[in-house]
Amino acid sequence: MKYDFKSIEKKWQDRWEEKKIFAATDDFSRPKFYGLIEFPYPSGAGMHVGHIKAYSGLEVVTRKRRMQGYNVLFPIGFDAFGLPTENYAIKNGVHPRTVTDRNIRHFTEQLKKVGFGFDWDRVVDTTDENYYKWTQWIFRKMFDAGLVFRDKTLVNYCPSCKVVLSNEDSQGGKCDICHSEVVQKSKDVWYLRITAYADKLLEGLDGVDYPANIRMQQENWIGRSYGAFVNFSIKGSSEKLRIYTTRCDTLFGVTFMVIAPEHPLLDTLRDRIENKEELDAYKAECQKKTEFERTQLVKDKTGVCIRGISAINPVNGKEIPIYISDYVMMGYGTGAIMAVPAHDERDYAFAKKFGIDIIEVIKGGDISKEAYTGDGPMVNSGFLNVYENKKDSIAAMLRYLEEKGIGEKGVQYKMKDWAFNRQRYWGEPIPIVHCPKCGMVGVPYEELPLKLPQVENFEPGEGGESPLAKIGSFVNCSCPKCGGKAKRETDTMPQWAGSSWYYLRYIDPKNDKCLADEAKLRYWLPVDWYNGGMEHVTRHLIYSRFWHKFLYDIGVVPTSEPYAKRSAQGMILGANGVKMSKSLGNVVDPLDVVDQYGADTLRTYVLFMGDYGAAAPWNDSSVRGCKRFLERVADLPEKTAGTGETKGLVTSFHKAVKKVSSDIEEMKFNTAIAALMSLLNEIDGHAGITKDELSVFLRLLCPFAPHLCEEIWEKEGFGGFCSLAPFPEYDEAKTVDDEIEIALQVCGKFKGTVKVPNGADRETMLAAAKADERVAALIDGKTVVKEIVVPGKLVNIVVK
RNA sequence: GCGGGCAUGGCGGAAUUGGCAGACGCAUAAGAUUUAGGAUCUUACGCCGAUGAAGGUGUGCAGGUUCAAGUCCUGUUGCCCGCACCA
Repeated sequence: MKYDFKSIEKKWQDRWEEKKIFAATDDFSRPKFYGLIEFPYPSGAGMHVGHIKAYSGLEVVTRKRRMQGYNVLFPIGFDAFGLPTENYAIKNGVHPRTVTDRNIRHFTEQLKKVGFGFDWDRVVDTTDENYYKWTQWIFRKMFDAGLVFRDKTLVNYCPSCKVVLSNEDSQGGKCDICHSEVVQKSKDVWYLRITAYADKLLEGLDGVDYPANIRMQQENWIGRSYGAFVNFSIKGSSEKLRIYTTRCDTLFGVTFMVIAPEHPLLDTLRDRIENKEELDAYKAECQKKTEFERTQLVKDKTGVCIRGISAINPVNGKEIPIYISDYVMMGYGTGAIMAVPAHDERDYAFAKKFGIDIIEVIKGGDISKEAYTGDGPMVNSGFLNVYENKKDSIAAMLRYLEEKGIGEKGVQYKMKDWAFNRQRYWGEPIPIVHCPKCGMVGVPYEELPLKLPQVENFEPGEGGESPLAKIGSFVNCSCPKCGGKAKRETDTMPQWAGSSWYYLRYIDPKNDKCLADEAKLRYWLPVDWYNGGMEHVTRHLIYSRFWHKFLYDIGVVPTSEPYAKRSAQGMILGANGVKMSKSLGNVVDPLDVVDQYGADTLRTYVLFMGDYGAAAPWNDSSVRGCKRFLERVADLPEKTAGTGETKGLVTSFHKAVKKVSSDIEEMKFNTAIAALMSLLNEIDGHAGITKDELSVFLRLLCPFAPHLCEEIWEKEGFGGFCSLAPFPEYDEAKTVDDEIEIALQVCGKFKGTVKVPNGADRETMLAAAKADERVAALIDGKTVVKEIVVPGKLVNIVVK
């Protein structure tokens, strides 16, 4: 058959769409499978080959499930709010709505050309009013639950994008959107209290099937630590200096305290401080430093001693100096630490530099050389001296602190509350009203969606306020509570809002009564398998788990976790082995590949190129190799005759069915395709195959190259859609040959192979081995020390 | 610094979990076919063995366990990713 992929692909894409064969039904009696891929941000650049790989994995899994009779939900949508669209709109003088609609159309067209089996009736668009109505609804529920608050603190601010960023969005001190340097700025912003869910987010990981590295990254990001809070008195003052420590057992070794440059103590005790100017200068210097500079100077500690005040060690009454230094962060713990130079590397470096005493309280190291951070018996520690290890002495100290009322057990998290706002136009308006009398009041549920007003100018204000602030008709409103004059909040929600719950909307995308029908949620949840990128592990994946857990707590969703299983695809690199980028000119446009080789070749190639989870470079020649394979498949009907099984190919087929089935489940698509190639090679070595075997072959290949398989399926008159035909099953008994080849070894060295009947016993195998002339020659005249026989595998004869 | 991962031909990568290393594909070479280019087909293809065979050797490096190690253990080097002064 001539492989005219262009007309074949168009024909089947049209038929699938016409017959809606990929539409999920709400027939709750059938077993369901919900496969989810991370919906794209519809950028103007269109699809990237990375999208193809990201979707092809679950595309194959869901196609297999569909053929296995599951009611499959494999939806697609668009995460369309965000800065790139808005910036494009500003630059080109077009409304972001127009840009978004155009981009979504473009993406849709492209996705359809690849032949993905998405359910196109359930498309969601996060910028649609009927969608963001429910994003705002969830926000309102969180507001009611006390999970939304405003706080004036130091925030991550991107001067280029002119927005406040969350911690997750400024990892490594770089803006996640434009990659420029983030600065710290004091600003009054919205937060979602994600830390209230820190324990639940950690514990929920036990009940889900996530790869170990993803789990670990989330655990580290949440960063729970157990320790103690201790209150130090300030000499001659009623003020206390509260610190957090994980090593309260070393309290007797404290020789100084350090507070962050932004610590409030500097203000409250300002009158008593003798060197205000020096401290102010240091503080100003710290604020000038970028995140990058601060991390570069890890070894070289700086700081200033606060003169005029000192602290009292609550366990021994010793007077100790207080320093300010930027190695203590205001954002973690209490922004103040007790320093134990003998047993902490940072404190040690600081003490050495400033000539502070170093008192050993744990035996085991040499503190004249370096800090000892290991375990050991206590010394110089009063009542703790009787304890031999950390565990016991911490427990004893905690008891002491609580008895004396000078401290208590505590937990800390590295994760911070989610700075939830953008001072920009193209996002969900935050449904809050500021009333001079009532304070912050939520927009009533029945008034949702709170629509984005039409504006002429999307430019953010220089002072970092949202363009919405300039729209009087939007800002000025009446208070929903008292009816008096009030002003609307003008910040919008960040990029991650809409994507935090989109998988729920797919379940019931047109519902106008609630975010999704309860019975449907019960049937479809949780998502059975979610595939996406590693870059979302500490962003979207953690945010959406948080929202889901909240919705679970208020009874909206029936499961405590959204995703039962998570996997991640590896990146496709440029042909030169580095990340694809426009500036390097190594970008591959997937639609060019579709044009030149066809969608089936593209789909097969992205899965064949290597381990699905690993990065691999693009290779044009290998793409042609996949095309060649499909061309040979197209010729298969010419070699087909009769029915039943072909002698000599029976086990090959059963083995292939087994291999392809299990490989798909393990996302080992490369070896699944290799198995089909091998099978085809074997078929070509034979005179031909039967129609029954062709049917098996097509159904195995169909999830990978569905257009070609449908075409042959139809031509051969198998009836119906290949995509809906039952996935082949294998007979375990037929996956083994009657006669098997075993390895022969002498003294562990491979000498050759010999054929024995399958299931041959030890004696038969040994006899066969000894009958082999190479083996016979080598053992002749020697003493046999040992004979090892592994059934079905090998015979090893050890001689002396 | 901490945490996780990886290391196999010229290249991408396989290896039933301790049992014939290099499946499958690419590239390359020779031959066939073709007016030519391309396409296709056949054969070869880890390295050493000056050629062929016999043989030897081989999974970053050094040891070890075992009849048998890419796989397990100890040490070591290099690379990648994540977090990073987290008290």
